[in-house]
Amino acid sequence: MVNDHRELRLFLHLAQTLNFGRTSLDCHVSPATLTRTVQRLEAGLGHQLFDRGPRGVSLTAEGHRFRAYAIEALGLWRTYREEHPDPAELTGRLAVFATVTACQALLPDLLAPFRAAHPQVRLDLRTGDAAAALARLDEGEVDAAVAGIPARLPGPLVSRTVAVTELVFVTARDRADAGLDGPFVLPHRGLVREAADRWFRGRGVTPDVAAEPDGHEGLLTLVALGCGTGVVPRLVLDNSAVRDRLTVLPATPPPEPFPIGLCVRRTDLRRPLMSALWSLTGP
Amino acid sequence: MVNDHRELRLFLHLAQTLNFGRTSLDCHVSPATLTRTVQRLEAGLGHQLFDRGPRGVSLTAEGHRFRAYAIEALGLWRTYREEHPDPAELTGRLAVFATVTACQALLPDLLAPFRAAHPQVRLDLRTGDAAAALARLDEGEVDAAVAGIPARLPGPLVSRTVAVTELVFVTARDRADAGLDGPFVLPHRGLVREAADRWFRGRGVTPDVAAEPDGHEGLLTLVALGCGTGVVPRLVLDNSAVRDRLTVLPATPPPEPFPIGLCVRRTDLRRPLMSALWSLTGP
DNA sequence: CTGTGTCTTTCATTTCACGCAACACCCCGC
DNA sequence: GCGGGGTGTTGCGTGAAATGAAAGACACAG
Repeated sequence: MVNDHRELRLFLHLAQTLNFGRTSLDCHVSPATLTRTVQRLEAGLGHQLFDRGPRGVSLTAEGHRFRAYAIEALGLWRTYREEHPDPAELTGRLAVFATVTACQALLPDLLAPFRAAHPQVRLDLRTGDAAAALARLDEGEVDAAVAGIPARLPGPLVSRTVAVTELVFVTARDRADAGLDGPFVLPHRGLVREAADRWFRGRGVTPDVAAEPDGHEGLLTLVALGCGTGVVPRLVLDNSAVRDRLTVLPATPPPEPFPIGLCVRRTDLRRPLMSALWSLTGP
Repeated sequence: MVNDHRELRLFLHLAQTLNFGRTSLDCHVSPATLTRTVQRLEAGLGHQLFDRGPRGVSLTAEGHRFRAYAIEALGLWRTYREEHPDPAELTGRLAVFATVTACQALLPDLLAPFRAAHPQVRLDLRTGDAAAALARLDEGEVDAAVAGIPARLPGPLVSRTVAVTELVFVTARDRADAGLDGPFVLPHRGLVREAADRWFRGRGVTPDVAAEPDGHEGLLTLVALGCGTGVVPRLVLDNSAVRDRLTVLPATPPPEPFPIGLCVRRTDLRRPLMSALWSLTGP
């Protein structure tokens, strides 16, 4: 039932973009799947739908006719569904994991459209260490996570960047003259630590690490106490309760920007609720 | 694509018969599949479509509305397909196996509607021993077989009875007074032999077997030569070249009727051509 | 309480769709 | 000519989904 309409949707999107890669990205399917979906359609119909030229893709005559059919069929379906919606699609429960900072700084704006569209959905918000986000997601404890996303995700997860913040060096206001030599307070592990390590390595120095706390918030507390210079995403600094006692140290080159993403299990994108979350938090 | 329409077709058929068993038989799916297809539909829509009472099944209000949608959607699809038929569905090649007798007596009438509907399809007709029919089918040498069908088919095959003939005892006209005691000419193996054996066992006698030829036609020749009393489907007798020299001996109780079926591989029923053959040879 | 006609569930099997990765192809700039 | 980025496609292993056979639940009749 629904499956068939997914094929039609893919076809229609492709008929508009005339670009396999683009449709593949927009519709969250691998290029292979898209190719074979179209091949299945063409085989089932017994007609070529697209001309694949080296200059790109174009609709064949049959493709145009089938497009008309697909639009009509999908419209019929949409009409039916509007009049007889699935009551289950508008309710349910969604568990979202976010770091404390993401909670404060990003979630309100990020989730507002979804919240407005589906007010009956109960949102469970879990917070914790950024490093735990993906594990919680993978284990099925939560349905979505907002956190720094590593370049290589575990297989079954997909993510989309929802914000980019820079990494900044920060120290206690009364130690601002210490510069970038003094002892450092670095996260024990995680993406920020890796970025910091890369930055030091790029300058050919080995930092003097004075402390390695677990979370960004705790890190800032140590920095405010004068334990050393810290590295955090600016977003964390801006939302810190101790930001008045801290100051940013300019660094050249500046550390790499730090992307924060919304991450979900790929298979969940088929669930209507998750699909809605994904598209309503998108661009 | 096509899959979805199969679901709609099943639903519409069931909405008309209001009987799972009947629809299951007519549409060549197991009851389990039908049940779950409907369950899938209902789950996908989020609405009950049928009320299952002990007294039978009835459409719910949602069921009626969905039925209207299904009819419309299927009509849209049929219209599209009529205007843009799959050229591959009308051509191709079909290998049919049949016993000599089935060829002569049944195939013309059986295949006429199919032939009329798909004149471009090339029909390859293979003949041979009835016992070989299922083997040829299973090995993929032929696409369909017309022959006596055992009660238990090999897993991947399905059959439908297309004719029923009685088994008759037959002897040479000039030995008609020999009765049912004389020596017998029985097929060496196969369904007729099994039925004959059961008949003898039911009467508690052990037949005096004078010959065990391989095919029914050869058997009749031996009988005509006076070698003994034979057992054959009446259909074979009626189409025999030597029938003028033979006579039927009444037997009580008469041997069990002998069903002749059209048999195909189950998976082939999805191929449009085979599906057409199946439905056009049906009731 | 067995038999009969329903529809559903359990289970093992097969089939199918998917993503990943490798591939083929083309065009472009040097 | 020859890498390099950008197309779309194919080989392959895996995991989910659909299937049929058979057993099960349930109501009802004799």
